[in-house]
Amino acid sequence: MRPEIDMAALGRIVVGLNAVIFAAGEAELQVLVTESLDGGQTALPFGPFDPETHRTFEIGLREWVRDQTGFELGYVEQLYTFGDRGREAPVAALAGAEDARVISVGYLGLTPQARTLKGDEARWTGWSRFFPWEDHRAGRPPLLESFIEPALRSWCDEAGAPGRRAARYDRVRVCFGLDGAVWNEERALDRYELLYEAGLVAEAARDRGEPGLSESAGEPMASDHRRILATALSRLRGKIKYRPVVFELTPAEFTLSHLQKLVESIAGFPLHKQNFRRALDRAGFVEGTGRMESRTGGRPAELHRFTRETLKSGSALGLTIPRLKDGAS
Amino acid sequence: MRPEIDMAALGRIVVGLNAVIFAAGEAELQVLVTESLDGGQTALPFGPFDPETHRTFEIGLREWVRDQTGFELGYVEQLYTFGDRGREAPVAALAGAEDARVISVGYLGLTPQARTLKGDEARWTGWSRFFPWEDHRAGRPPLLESFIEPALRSWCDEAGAPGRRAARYDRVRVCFGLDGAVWNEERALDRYELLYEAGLVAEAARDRGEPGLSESAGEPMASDHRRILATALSRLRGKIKYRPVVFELTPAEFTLSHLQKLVESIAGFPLHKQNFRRALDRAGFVEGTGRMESRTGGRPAELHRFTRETLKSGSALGLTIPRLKDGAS
DNA sequence: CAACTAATGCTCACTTGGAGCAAAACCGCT
DNA sequence: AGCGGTTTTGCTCCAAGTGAGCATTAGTTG
Repeated sequence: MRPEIDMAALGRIVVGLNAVIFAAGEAELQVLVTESLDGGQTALPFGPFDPETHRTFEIGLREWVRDQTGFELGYVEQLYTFGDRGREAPVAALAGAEDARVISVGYLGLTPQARTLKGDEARWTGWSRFFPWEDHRAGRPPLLESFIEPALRSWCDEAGAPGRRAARYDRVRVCFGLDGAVWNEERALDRYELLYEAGLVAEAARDRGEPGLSESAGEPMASDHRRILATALSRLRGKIKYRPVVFELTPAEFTLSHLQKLVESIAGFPLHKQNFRRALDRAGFVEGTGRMESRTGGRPAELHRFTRETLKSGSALGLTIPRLKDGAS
Repeated sequence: MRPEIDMAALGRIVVGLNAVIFAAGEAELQVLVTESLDGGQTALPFGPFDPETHRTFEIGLREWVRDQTGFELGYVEQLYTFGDRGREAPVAALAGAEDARVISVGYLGLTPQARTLKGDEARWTGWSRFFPWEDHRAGRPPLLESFIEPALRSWCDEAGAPGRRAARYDRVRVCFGLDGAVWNEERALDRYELLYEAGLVAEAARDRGEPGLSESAGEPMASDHRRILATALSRLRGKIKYRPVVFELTPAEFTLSHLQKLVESIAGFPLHKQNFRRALDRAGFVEGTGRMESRTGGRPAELHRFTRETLKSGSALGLTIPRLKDGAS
């Protein structure tokens, strides 16, 4: 169990930090994107991690985000570390380190408004361009029925053995809520990976060195950035259900409708207004300031603010653990 | 936004893989531990990641676990990447790379039984030795009242400004379920980090180069391994609530009581037997094989098996998102 | 001032989650 | 064979939580 480590013999490694930074936009959640290093492709902001100067990843991340964009990050959370071979080419080449393996630590960052940016390369954009099949706010996206579902079904049929075909179909079914299964918005990452595997996103052909697809789902991104973005979206969608992170995205004061629109743009489906309010009430997350906001049409809404205090206990669901109050079994 | 990257100028980085491998034991969930490289301390299994030979982290992980222990890992999930400065010393020194920064990618691995191991350095042990305050199966551990709580309260008082004191107390309160707050088993990591900050675990004094504490909570581990283990425990506790990962730990067939004991040993508190079964029923996770197991005392129990099929939708709790069935708002 | 649009308030039926009672089935003993 | 002791199973109750929809209120717009 005690490995003989000869670290000096190990290949060279470069660590980068990738940030998925979300901000609340008008009608949709915005994500900060830039151009890829070799130009041409949309990419996530990327910064090198320098072990000499950065004591922790998070410090390094906050620093270059500040440098590059001119604003301070609020909530930050580590997402995942991506280390598959093959993801490094452009970065490594540009850095004159073709032999290095580039691994990158993905981070999720949240910030209240889509602030104006210092440079001109980075810009805010809605996430749904990259995942049009994830936005069910106006009903099931037609893209699913017109392209994705039939393509996935024939991908299932392409599998050789009947066993493999059934396995593929099963994944497709639970991921995309087909044939009675329910659409689970948190499976955004699974869905992207499935589409990649089935060759329905442009990155799949690109990574295999094949010619571009005649039709593909959503706008592609550089390297595996769309996968990182999908990871962030999945994480955020899950997280809002058991941590009050939405309030990292809201301005100090907001109407309940604003809040609801924001949650809807994250979750990707419409909510029941009254019940949404009732739930907020019960959880005690918000309190009304007396002030009102007169909007376009209709009755004015009261402005609310997040109340940090009553952050109640929290438990969760799934396997459903019927907890006992006291020590007896 | 396009950083000028001079990768060649960056400091040297070494990547390691740390595994928290859990297995179902008799009465308690077991974790695989070994001796630290410099001897003397309990440590998590560690293996170097070699970019030359390993295409992905997971492949590398599975490989050295196979090599070192002689068995194949089942379920594997990436936990977190630890990169704080200061965690590297022993490993780097041993590898003749004192100048290198060691970051390590932590993984959670699950395997059905605590199998016998090839070497003799690694061994299985119950997790609660390292986190005695986390095991509430027989009621609230006395250690909390006798040592941890009073020590934490005086740590709160030590804070200078009243504001800081209140902030500390608030963290202590929600983490440890004091004064009306509820104990949330998923906060195992928060609790460990709080204890570290408050200087109540041996690692805290060690890392600061101070003399050992007269009293400390739980057995220490090498480097930041106990933090990694806490991360794994938290993750697992959360995960069993919304993914059927418990079944990665069970043998092919099991009695419902076995399953319950297992879940209890993970969650750290007793469950209500009848309701646990009802929940399993509703979820459709298990099905009875006809066979029975005649146990020590009492009526024989039917053996069950996991049914992969009816993996129902799944949603979650927390902010409570009152989802609408259809497209209308 | 009427028509329209949202924000709010409230009710209802149904599903979950926490607890406890009771019958059933097997073990060891006398 | 009969009798506690023990553990598995089956069910019932009741309080909360969740999904939906109706009705009212308070502004804006033409």
